[in-house]
Amino acid sequence: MSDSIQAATSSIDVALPTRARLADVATRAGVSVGTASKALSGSGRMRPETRTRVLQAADALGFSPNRHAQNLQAGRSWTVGLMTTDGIGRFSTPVLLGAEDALGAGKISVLLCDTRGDAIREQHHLSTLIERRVDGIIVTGRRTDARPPLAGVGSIPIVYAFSPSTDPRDASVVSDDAGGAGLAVEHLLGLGRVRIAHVTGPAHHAAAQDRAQRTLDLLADAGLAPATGRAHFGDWSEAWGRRATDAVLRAAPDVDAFFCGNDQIARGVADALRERGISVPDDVAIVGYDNWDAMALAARPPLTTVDMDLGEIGRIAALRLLAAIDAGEPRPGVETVPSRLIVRESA
Amino acid sequence: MSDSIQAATSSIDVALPTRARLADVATRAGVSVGTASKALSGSGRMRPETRTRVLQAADALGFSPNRHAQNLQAGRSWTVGLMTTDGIGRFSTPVLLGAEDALGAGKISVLLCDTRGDAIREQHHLSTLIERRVDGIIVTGRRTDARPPLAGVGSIPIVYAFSPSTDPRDASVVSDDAGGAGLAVEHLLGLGRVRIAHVTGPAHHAAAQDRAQRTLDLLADAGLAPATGRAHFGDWSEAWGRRATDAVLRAAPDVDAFFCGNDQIARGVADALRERGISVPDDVAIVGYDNWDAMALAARPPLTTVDMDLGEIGRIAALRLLAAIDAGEPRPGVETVPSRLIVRESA
DNA sequence: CAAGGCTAGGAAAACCTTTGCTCGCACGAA
DNA sequence: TTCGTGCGAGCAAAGGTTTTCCTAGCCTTG
Repeated sequence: MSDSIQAATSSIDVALPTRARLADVATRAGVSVGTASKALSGSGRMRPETRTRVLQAADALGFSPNRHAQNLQAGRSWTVGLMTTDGIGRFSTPVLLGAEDALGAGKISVLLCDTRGDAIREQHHLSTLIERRVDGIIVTGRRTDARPPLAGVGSIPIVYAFSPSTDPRDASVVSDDAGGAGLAVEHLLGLGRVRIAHVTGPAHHAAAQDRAQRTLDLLADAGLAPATGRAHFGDWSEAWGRRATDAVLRAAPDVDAFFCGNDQIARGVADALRERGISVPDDVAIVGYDNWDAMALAARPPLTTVDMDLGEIGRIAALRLLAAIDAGEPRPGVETVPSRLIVRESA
Repeated sequence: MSDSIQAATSSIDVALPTRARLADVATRAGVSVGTASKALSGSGRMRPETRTRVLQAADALGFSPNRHAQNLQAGRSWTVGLMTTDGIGRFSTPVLLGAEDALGAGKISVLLCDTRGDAIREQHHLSTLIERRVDGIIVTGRRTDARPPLAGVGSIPIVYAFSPSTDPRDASVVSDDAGGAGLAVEHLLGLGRVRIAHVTGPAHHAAAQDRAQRTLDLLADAGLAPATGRAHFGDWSEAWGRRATDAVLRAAPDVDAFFCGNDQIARGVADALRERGISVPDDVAIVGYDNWDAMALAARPPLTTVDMDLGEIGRIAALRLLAAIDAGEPRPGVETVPSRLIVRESA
């Protein structure tokens, strides 16, 4: 019955009301369904003539295989979940993009899940991903601080990107914050700066903590102390950068460089210095962090800054996930992605 | 054979090597597969006791239905594609989020496709989405300029968000650029400003064009001309805002307000004015556009600006898509989302 | 007491593709 | 001529769920 309708519509070659199935292709090519499948997938052996006949039939019908059927039969979805815990912020976006890029190349599609930092939403998305039988999950967030691992995922491989898991047995890909700070400090030292101030974000942020620690260590290694004797913790804003500049200039009028925890702070510092008639970089050099174009390029002068290469973090996370999917289990451990120093005019 | 393994493992109640199927649940509850399905879905009629027995069995086994099987049988995927043409930019991100939010509420998952503005990549993603039998597609981009419609999607409903389709028979949801400009101009007029300058982006951007047009129209309606006699087109940068400020002050020293095409330009204007000792908003008021937090809040003073409510655009696009999916065909036409004026200190 | 209706639950088809196995045929060698 | 080999192609099962149709049993009503 449905066959006769099928035959009728295809014989008059009209836009099919229903999408062409493999069976339609097979019929048109005069072969069995199994043979058609093998012809299209390139597996199995058959006369070249048969194969081309099937290919032509598929083409003529605009056949596109039903992935649901393929997935059901294969037991996998060729899909990974991308969970972001904070909307899609300034940090997670490049990570997502890098991951999407690497995965797309591998015939894998990306299911986007935004939890908005809400545990309920996270659990909801998680069960959705499980029902959909995703091949794996990439988890990313807004902060470099470690986050509790996803619970109840069974044996689905997971890779944490940017925000590592608190469980060291999980697979995480993170930025080398200490290394990034190292690049900045070495650069300033190489420029001959010796009175270096460090102004950064909240002390309870791992990013601020890690970068400050390495900064102080490296200065100590060079036989120096920070210009004001300590690191200045505040928030990640321009306003804090401006306020901190006042404090630093008061405590250490001979300061000759600022290394800032992000580009917003750095921009605040640059503004404050300019308004006091202090020349950047002649009198005081500035290095920022994040290489956030809208900030770093618009600052006067444009900022020398540290780029965490977030896209690369996403790409590597995706590659590790792909490997884990093939292997069955993720290789545990934290992998660190080096940062790059982008030199512009401020230092 | 596999049955006996199944029975053995479940009888000793050990973590199953394979995920529980509906058949396992049915066995455990002592009912048939069909009944188990009905019990779980809430359809069909049965004794409450039977239903709870099935529910308990499902729970005990940690059963989660195989969506591939469900989708295959239902012929749909409960998935929509989100195509963005420009990475995930500052504009498309809120749109994506809004859409994801609205869709997630409706049990629909989101497949993320980033074309990076590349037609080949777009075509590739498109065929992937078709194979996966997505229920619909939302297309978004970085600019408000219309874009050519997606070709070859068959009967899959599509809604264009933020960047409308050039084909008016498609369904598009866009920001009311003219209305946004209206809010800004009315606000300035209400403040008693009469010498208003308009500084905006490239003349070949629809956003710049639309906003400038409405600005000039409204000023004319009020019996006014723009302070410099014309709109100033440039680029979307702070540097342009600073340069334009010089030009405007030269041509119209009595200017008492700037309406800027985006917050970056507005911030450039604010900086330039402050550096000349001109007080904002006492001497000159400023209104920006976009309500980009990092810019609008960091400017001195914080910017009064127009918020396009991008999340709402995404949400409405998602709702229209949902309606189109249910109805079979999208209701064609362009829908316009009103903007809001965010009043801060600059005007 | 009998007949009809209602309900709980089961059987099986359908959704579409993949893949291992089998069958048949043709050709070559003994 | 017969047997073996190999290749081309088809058959059928499997993958897991939903849904329609049916059956069997019970209750109600005449």
